[in-house]
Amino acid sequence: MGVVRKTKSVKLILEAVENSNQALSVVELVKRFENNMNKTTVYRILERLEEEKVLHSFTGQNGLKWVAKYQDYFSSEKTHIHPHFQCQNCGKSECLAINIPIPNVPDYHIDSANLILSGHCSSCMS
Amino acid sequence: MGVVRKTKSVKLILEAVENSNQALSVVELVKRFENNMNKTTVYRILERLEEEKVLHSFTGQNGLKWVAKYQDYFSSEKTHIHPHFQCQNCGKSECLAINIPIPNVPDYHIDSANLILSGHCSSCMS
DNA sequence: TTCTTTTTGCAATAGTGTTGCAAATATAAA
DNA sequence: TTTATATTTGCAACACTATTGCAAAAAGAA
Repeated sequence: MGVVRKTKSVKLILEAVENSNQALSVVELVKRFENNMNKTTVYRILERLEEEKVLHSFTGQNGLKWVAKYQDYFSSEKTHIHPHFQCQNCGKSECLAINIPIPNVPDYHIDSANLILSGHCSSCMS
Repeated sequence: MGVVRKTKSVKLILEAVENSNQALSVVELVKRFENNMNKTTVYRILERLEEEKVLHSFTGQNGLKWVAKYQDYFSSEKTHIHPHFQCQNCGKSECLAINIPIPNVPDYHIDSANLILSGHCSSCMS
């Protein structure tokens, strides 16, 4: 249960995720590997790798799915999250290495949080 | 330019938004008014009302669009945002009346932020 | 009422993501 | 190495949200 076999497709995706300091748009990954594997396969591999905590995913500003490699220090505390930044100009997205406390809300039990910051990255600032 | 005419459809949507303390799922609105207007019309009216700052919209945890009435105190400061809460059990969503500072990130210019908190509302806590 | 602009419905379309199933592949066991 | 089993893949079809173009309808100003 939960076994991830090291197929060619898995290796390709793994390589892409691990060699990137940025977050990767799933749409982008599907396009990048359209000659190597079916889009269904991309989605399914990402799903498995997320279960294995090799990567984590989040929903971007526009509602699209992004993934990024799992980094331990990001998740050390369950009371904090790291935000994701999305550049409105070049579209790049990345995990920010800062810890944001999940706000405490009376009468609510918070399980997870997703903070997306949109703006301009250093390369795209005029 | 930017005139919003008070058509029957506009009135219905306005009424729905203003009488609700919760955020409204756009999918939900399309269903609710399927006998009154076309789904295209729902999207277009919401777009206009957002431009007029009658409401604001955000992307929920699942990537779907939600709207809620615009409330002045939510946006008094440009350095802060209010989070949106989404119940994983009953699906309800609402604006939380708390102010979260938008984190300051060196080398990035942040224009907007979207914080979604997921969990269980008071009615759905066991 | 007439004229102009805005709004709407409709049908088609784009795009992301999912499902079922049979065939192919990886891995463990013999 | 071969065999057996469980996992993975491709494919095609589909579900669903959201958008577009255009002609007809409606709103509001003159």
